[in-house]
Amino acid sequence: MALPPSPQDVEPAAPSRRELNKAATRQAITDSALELLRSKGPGNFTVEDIADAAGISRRTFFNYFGSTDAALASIVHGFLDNAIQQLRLRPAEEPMLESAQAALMALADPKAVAPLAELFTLTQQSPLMSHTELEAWDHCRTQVFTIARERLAGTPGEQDELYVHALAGSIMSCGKAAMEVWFSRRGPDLTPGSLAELRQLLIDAMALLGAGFNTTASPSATRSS
Amino acid sequence: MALPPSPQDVEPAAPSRRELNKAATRQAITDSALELLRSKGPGNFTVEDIADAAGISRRTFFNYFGSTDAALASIVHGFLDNAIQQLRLRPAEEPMLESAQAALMALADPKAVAPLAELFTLTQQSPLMSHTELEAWDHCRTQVFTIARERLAGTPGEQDELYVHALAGSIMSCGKAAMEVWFSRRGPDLTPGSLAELRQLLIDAMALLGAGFNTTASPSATRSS
DNA sequence: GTGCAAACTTGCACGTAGTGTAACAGCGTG
DNA sequence: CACGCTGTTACACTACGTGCAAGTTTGCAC
Repeated sequence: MALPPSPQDVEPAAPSRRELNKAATRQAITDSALELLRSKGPGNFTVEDIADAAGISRRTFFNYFGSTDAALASIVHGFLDNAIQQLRLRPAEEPMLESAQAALMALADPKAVAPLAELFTLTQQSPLMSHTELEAWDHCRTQVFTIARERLAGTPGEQDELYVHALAGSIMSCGKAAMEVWFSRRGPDLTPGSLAELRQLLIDAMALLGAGFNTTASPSATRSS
Repeated sequence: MALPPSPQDVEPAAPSRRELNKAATRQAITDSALELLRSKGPGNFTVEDIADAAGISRRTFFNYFGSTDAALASIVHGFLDNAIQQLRLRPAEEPMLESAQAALMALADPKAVAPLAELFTLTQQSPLMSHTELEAWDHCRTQVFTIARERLAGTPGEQDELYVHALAGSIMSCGKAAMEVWFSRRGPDLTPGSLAELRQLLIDAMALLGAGFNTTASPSATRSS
């Protein structure tokens, strides 16, 4: 491997050297994969290319990821895991839609969306969204489902599975819709104005969902930058 | 191939011999794939197995499908294409949610859901939903998006992309949620009572969406079989 | 029917994906 | 330092997916 001692850290909660090495290798893989995506374009490089660029063997790559797609999708996973984390620390009494909106708002900052935005712009011309990317969103959906089920466990109405499944799926769809619209409008633009528009889109998307898509009475803000 | 003249047909709209042969081969592939899924379980058979069972060469298999997954996902594709077809022949003035509900109701009959139900029961224990299956749902989502956009093209409110994207995604999520709940409750049960429950679930799911998931005022029917 | 062109199937070869295995190197601890 | 544990590496092997150059079937005109 190409990673000597490397004395400087940020996380005070991961002391073990092994943990650090693994994290560093993981990062090196995704970095190399993203770099190759930039330089050669989607589908024009192999696992061996990534392994070479990351300074590891082909076999080791597969100890971390199951495919090139998976390595790139880890960016999406990282973003969505972050969102789940934000969602978990919302108060349980808060309505789900508001929690979701708040959690997403917290992620509308450059540091969080930058990798995602670049990945999207680099892969959007190719066959839509890659397999593994869709899987990442679906995985997040199941997590939202779990959170929603925990929250509604003891509520009066005895909410059934349908409610929770449909709610979780719709929240994901609306969040995804907001990001897609934002990407299609702004591309890789990360200026404050652009991010403000993203936040507004997220608010609007959740509002649409909460209103059952009955916009006949609310022709309000849809663009705000 | 294992398909001589084969004099009997059903479709009077596909005259060409080539078309018939291709359709028959395609069907033979999916049949063989499903049969192998039944007998050997997911992931325990190869493309060559399918090709042998279908009486074609491995190379020809790849002329029809890109992977074993894709061959099996064609079942999902078939179902969803059918749904899109139903959706398209709804009046354009009808609200989208009602159209979606009506289109889905039309598919709650044994002949349409049987293959889907079997596929679900055979693959649900393995890693959730396969890549290609998710892709099929996403492909359907883009079609719903297109239909919704066409409908709302000239409406007063000047609906923007966000509305259409979020709506299409939410409709798909709720339809999928209804089917998932149904499968988890009933498994491969295709009795009239079970199908009635599916229909009720679809109605309920669309109602939830139309009400913005505000069920505080409507503790109405969620199970009806 | 005969001949021809287009469409389809097939076998072959090749590069890549992904996995099992066993030897090897780095880390943590006594 | 030496030992056990964890992670890396090389190697071998099966299966995937595709380009290519045959061979075969179908549609069509004569």
